[in-house]
Amino acid sequence: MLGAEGRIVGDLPLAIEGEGRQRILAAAEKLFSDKAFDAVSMNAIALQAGISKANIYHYFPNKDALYLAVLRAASQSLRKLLNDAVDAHGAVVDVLRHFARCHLQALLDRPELVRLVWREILEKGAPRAQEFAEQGFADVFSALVAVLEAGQSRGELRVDFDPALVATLLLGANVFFFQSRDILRHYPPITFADDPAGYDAGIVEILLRGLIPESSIDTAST
Amino acid sequence: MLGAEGRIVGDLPLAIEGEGRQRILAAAEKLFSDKAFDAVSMNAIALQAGISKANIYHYFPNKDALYLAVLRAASQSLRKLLNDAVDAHGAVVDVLRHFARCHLQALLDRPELVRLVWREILEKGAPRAQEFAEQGFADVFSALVAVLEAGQSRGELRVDFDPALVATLLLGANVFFFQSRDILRHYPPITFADDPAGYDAGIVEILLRGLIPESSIDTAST
DNA sequence: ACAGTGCTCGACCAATCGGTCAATATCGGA
DNA sequence: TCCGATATTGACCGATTGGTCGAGCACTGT
Repeated sequence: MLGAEGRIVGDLPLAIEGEGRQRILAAAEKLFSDKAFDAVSMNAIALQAGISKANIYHYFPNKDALYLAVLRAASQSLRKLLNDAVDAHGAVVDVLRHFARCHLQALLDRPELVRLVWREILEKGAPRAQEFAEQGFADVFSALVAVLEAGQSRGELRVDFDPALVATLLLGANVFFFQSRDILRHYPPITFADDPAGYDAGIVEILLRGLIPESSIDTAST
Repeated sequence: MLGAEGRIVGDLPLAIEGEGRQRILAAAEKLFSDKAFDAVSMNAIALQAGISKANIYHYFPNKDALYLAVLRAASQSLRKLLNDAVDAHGAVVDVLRHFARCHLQALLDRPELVRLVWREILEKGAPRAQEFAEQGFADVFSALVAVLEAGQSRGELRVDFDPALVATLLLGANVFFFQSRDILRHYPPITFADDPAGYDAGIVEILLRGLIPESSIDTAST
């Protein structure tokens, strides 16, 4: 069945793993993460995988199924990766610092996965599988909300804000940093484009202590 | 030349404006905002515009040029729209509140433009015209940074944070909200998915006053 | 050595792609 | 009314698309 290993297939000495199916999935993941669905041809995938186009159809019934498989795998990997960023040890403020740092690092470590999944969220024309993308979302989100609620009930955080709103703010800061990094980089007054850790440290610090000096609190008009 | 107006061209009674070129641009904008470049065929654009495919090539030399024209127009419209969100009247905190609200509303009012431009930023495979996208970025960014710096020098805001970082945080919060709205909506604990004004009000309030109660400031360990 | 089974491939298919072209329709100015 | 210029079109092009097919290849169990 699928047990054969160690054979030399293409011209690359890579050939270990699940051979065949995995090879195709890897090639497709690479290409689909750079270009959109219609911009990637089955021929290109076959070429990248070092096999024939017809061979792909032995493992996948059609292009959509292959794309779906890639998306499912990427979504699962990303989900696991991001969930590991949350661990509820120590003070809430430290947990937040740790989470922000690890979460952003996870995004930056596997940009292909993030782009792949995120494109699926943004593309309104062909909703292929938002479910995959959304489930990872809910995981991290609820974990983060739980942390914030714990902080509130323990008195470490204010109680007059919506935890879900803060979670959105924090996740958004990281995702936005990830997406806009290239633009931020060559924009002069920005110094943190290549320092994700510093970015998150600053973000969390602002979130915790606020922008207004502690002395004047009720000066704002509305 | 281009002066002819009021004629009935297709089967739709729309026919006013610059006729022809504008008609094509509008059709292309609509389609390109939903689906990616390769997913939109010239045939589909012609169909949407109610003209023949060959006619498009009378106004645009090729598909890339058409896409570029659409992108340029969308980028300029969006740029103008977003710049209007910043006006430096009144106290800094009020300016921030006003900006956040107007900025997000602008995004939500013209989602096609945002998706069009933002996709161009995200797609790493074919950098067609990041310049267009980036210039609008720089505008809003620098304006926002200026506001924050003014607030700092006037003593209305802390001086120990990076204005560019806060600007990123605020813009990121809005963009993230725009992008993830559909997901946020059907996620139970979130109540602000359909209340952008409330979302921004909450965001700004948190940014200004921080998450930590004013009583305890230096309890965090590091 | 044989048969069975999955794996792999080149050749091929209809459909669609972006793009061209020559012919026609429609116009404003003389 | 005629003319030159612009608008608009259907028919057509080669190339590429996703997908199929049948014939070989490589392997395992007997």
